[in-house]
Amino acid sequence: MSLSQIRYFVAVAEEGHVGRASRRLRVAQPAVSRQIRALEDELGGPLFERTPRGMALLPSGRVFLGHASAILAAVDRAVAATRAGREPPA
Amino acid sequence: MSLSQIRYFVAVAEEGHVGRASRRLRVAQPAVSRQIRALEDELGGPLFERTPRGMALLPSGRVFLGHASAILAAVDRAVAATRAGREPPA
DNA sequence: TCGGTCCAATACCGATTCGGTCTCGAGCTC
DNA sequence: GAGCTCGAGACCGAATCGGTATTGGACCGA
Repeated sequence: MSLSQIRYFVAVAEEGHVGRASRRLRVAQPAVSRQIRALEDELGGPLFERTPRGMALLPSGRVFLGHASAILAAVDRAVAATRAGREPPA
Repeated sequence: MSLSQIRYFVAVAEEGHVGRASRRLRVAQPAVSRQIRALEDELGGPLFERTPRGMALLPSGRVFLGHASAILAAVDRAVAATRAGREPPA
């Protein structure tokens, strides 16, 4: 599992489409598709239901989404706090 | 920044030595050294003081360590919670 | 029912990243 | 000064990642 995979997952969950998420992320669609699949493999099962209209979150996907957002927020805080200790905010 | 870098950082911080951490992580010493350096570059400055005896945490390193541990714990919780929704614990 | 349209998934390939081995340079100890 | 310990750099092969091109399935309108 990587932070990129988590970011991709959150984008897909929010957009509801791999293609739309890939545009937001400025990455090609197959790259996002692959990482989502790898994430699902690592977690032992699907997080989305594939529909002709896009990707719908499954219950396990909803569970993971909450944690994923928390992780990304924690990373942002970690960077900001560490940098702040070195470069006092103005 | 990657989760591996965060794991490497925590190991080095706990062990106080790149070499010791690399043995615990089962990877070669230069690999850990490189990732720590890349992490420091990304965060805009050093996290450790290099001493002849090993690596000593700088103040910014101490700040980051707290966040890093929290991130890794959050990842573990995310995996456990997502898996738990699929395979009820016995 | 047949084209057109979306959608994600796959095949294939080149580029980037990552880790391993070997080696060096600095600093301490006796 | 010899030997030891430590992290860092050079170099190389392996694995990962992303991009392009393409496929296959499902829906829609004519």
